[in-house]
Amino acid sequence: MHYTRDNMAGLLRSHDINPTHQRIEIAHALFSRQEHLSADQVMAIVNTRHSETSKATVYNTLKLFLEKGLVREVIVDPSKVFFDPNTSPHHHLYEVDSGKLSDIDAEHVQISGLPPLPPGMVTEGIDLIVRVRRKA
Amino acid sequence: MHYTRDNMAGLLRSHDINPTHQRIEIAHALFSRQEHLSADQVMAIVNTRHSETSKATVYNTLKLFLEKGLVREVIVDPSKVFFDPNTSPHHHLYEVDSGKLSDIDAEHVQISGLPPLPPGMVTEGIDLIVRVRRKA
DNA sequence: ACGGCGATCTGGACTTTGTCTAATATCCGG
DNA sequence: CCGGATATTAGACAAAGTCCAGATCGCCGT
Ligand SMILES: [Mn+2]
Ligand SMILES: [Mn+2]
Ligand SMILES: [Zn+2]
Ligand SMILES: [Zn+2]
Repeated sequence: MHYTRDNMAGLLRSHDINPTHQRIEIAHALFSRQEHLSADQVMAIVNTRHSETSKATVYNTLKLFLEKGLVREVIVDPSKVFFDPNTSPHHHLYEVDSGKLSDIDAEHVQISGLPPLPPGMVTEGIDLIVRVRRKA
Repeated sequence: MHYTRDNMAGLLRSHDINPTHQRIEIAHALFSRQEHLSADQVMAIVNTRHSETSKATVYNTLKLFLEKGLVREVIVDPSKVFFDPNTSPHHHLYEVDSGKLSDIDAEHVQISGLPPLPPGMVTEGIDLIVRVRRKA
């Protein structure tokens, strides 16, 4: 499957998001690359040729995508949030030195023995992050 | 075991940290409470009576504690880092609404099926965060 | 006690990430 | 084409964290 700008409108609509020029560009940045991007990186990508999209719109749009379940947030670096076009359940491998973030398929990973949740609470998600660094 | 200011000097020394007035106060804030605190919270606690410790020192000291393995960092909220006096392997439960962060003993939790690490890499840590919220 | 000196602490400027607002522009149904 | 709702924008603002040059501290030898 190939993510073109043309598919983006449909993808957005299917998530109840009104497709606009800026939203299509931002979705395209994330989905065509299938990478974890920070708001800053999205901004840079979208504005490579000539300035097209403001900072406010980049942040507004990413938050909207998040609310609508189109992307997921990955909190792994204290200095910035990553946005993840992969919303299927999966985990992350974080290379501390380089800042590289990659996916770990959840299919074969088993987590067991977690204690019961506090009453009246529901799980919103389980984040598993394997932090690695270059061997000394 | 009770953490008094008097114990702190020994604890610091045992981690190769020169105990100073400010470092003792900051360590005491964390260890006497046994809670996850942000830099801001540490600052507030240490300066309750009268201003004693500067922002720069709070940040420098927490970073020093981190390097020396006296505390651990928990990255769970995009807007601030928490410092954790509990350095034994354990996981975290994060209540998204309230921001409350609590420990999950690692003893009974089993994680299996993780893929092999990329060559030349070693695991620095595995962070498991259970994100929960109040039932609708 | 005194002077010296490395280690530590400090105020405040600065940077980065993210939020907010009020004005403008765009879109769309009638 | 009009009018209202929706979306975008510049730029001011806020919060967390970093940095630096100068002041201070605590200890040692005299
Ligand atoms: Mn364009
Ligand atoms: Mn004091
Ligand atoms: Zn991912
Ligand atoms: Zn903890």
